[in-house]
Amino acid sequence: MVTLKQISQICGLSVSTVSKAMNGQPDVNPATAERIRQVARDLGYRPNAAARSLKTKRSYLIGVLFADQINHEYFANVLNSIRNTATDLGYDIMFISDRVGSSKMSFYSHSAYRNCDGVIIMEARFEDPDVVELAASDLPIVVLDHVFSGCVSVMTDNVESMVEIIHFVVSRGHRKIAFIHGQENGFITQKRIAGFYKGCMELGIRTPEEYIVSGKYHDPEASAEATEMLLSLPEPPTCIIYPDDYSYLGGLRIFEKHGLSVPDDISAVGFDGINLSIHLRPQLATYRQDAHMIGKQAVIKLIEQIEGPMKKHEEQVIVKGSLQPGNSVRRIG
Amino acid sequence: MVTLKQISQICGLSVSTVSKAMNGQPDVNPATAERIRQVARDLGYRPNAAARSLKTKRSYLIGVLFADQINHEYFANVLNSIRNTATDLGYDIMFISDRVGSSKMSFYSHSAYRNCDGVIIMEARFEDPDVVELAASDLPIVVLDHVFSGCVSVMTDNVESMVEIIHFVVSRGHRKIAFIHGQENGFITQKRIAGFYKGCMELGIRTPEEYIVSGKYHDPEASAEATEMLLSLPEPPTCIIYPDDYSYLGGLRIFEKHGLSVPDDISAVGFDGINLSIHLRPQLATYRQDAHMIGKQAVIKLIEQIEGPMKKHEEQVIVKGSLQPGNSVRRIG
DNA sequence: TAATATTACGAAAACGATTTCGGACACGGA
DNA sequence: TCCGTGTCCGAAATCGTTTTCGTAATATTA
Repeated sequence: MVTLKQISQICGLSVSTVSKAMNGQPDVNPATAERIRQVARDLGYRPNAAARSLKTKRSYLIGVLFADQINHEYFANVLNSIRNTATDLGYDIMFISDRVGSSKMSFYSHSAYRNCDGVIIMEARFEDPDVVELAASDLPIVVLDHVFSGCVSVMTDNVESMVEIIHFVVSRGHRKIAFIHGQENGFITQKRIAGFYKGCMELGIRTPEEYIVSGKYHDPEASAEATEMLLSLPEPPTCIIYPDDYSYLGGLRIFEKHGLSVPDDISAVGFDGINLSIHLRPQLATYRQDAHMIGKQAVIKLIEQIEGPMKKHEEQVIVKGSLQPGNSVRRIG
Repeated sequence: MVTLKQISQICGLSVSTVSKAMNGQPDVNPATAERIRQVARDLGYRPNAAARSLKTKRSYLIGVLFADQINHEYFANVLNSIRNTATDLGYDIMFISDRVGSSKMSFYSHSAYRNCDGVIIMEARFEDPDVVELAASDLPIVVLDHVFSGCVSVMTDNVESMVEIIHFVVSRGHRKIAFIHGQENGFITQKRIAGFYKGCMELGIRTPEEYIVSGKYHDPEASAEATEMLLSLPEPPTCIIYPDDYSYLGGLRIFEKHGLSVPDDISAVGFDGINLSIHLRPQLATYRQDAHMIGKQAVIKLIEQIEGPMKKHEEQVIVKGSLQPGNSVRRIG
């Protein structure tokens, strides 16, 4: 491993000067600096992150908290965007877990242990005390799909997106619209349910209780069950809105079992706008979340807190998505 | 930040002793050690990874090389397993990129800069000189889905898995079997093509050239094109094997366009065994790669090289998958 | 009892970088 | 000539650990 010391010896200079040259400090003769850098290149020098981090208290590491849904295409896309943006800005990312080996370690401890400059909470059990501790800590934080007081959060406009969906479905002539939503206690679920009601209200649609049923995100099984239930209603809906694109597959299965085809016999809408929705036939109507922008904003807002003048603060960043009409909502009436 | 020094002052002991107590070294009185640990707990002490890594040359950090397919469910599952296993064994994982900020940095340099103890090459352009450099370096490496001389690699048995698929399809009475394969130059593609031929040979099936066409992994568009071509043949196949489950969606689209339904009019097989294949109707016949075991083995084999007596070496670990019959292959004849 | 072994602890160096502060020197203006 | 100013460089401290080696006190053995 090549160190500054070796370079300094070869150049006949002090370590201080070499360090300054490598960091582009002004108080070193340009000619000298160039000579130093040349030697450094020749020797294949690269700084040691640990030493640098130890001294400067900056690791250029962003922690990412990811409970499990890593196989969710939407989250994968966000993660990818986070990674790319972080790299662009000179940061690396690592996963934060709540243990190391067999011993428990809080998320915050873990982040501190690794000297993370900040943490992005992507997907987690937000009521977990460890997550709360992390959010409330002095570490710069950005949360996705949730709001913690004192933290920056980034998400799609979950109310308006649902309103848009309702407007779209109603514009196609539907009046009997059902909504299978994700986990009841979820922050974004609440928003979307609110959006559903708001859309109905704006358009004067009266929706019976039975049309709003509980499902789960990213879980076709749960959607299948809910769909079965909806279809068994004395007056079944003409259109069903699913928690997300992926879980729509569960509904699709039930439609086929009942000999119903989309969109002729039943209409459906998803959420997320993952590629799957495009490759299905008919293409699924959905609300496309801008995963790329969400990931990018998350990193930018985090680094803003790390490097910028305004430290940790509360802010809500809304990233606009877009309705994808697809071909799964029939025009009726 | 609580340091060993602070603890040592409170306990009236030296930093050395405190350090040794925290690390369970034998040359410290058990009672003293317990007292030290108690104080450490009370103060909320946690070691500083940077300082430790600087001194010990061990970071307990595993680098993961991931070019882009992060939204591929199979890779996501492998990554998840890697993460969990690494955490179990006391390691954290971080992504390795080939630049930092705007300046280019080879994968190897990046890994060295971050003091990674080892790197898992999950998905990459294997012919990239930077990837080759990394593989050939002194760093412990585990490669997935590829073989580099001198490195451990972990993968499914791509030959036998295809043979199994052929046997299965033939046992259902098919003789006209087409194979849309992934990128020609790929290592695993070659294996699978070999497996295809081997299976046909064993069963005395003669497959015309036109039945073997080039597609792409995880790309429904490419599969759609290839499917269109196959269906236009004077004598179209009765069963098509796709590069993977996801790209099967492209074929499905073409089937529907032609008014063909699976499996009555045409049979199909995927690869990977991702959840999607289960949620489709009919369920897709596929070969399920054991993503969990592959990720687990990758980490175990890597740590073996890092900590164990046998350093970097060449080895090929084959993880067995399993054929999932699904309902997409019709019984004929 | 004397010699030796063991136990428990500390001093200090080291890991590789950054940063503060001061000094040497050259230069310009008065 | 003298002084102030600016440029360029180095000494040394420091970040938080680990680890080697030495030593004093105690225990064991002959």
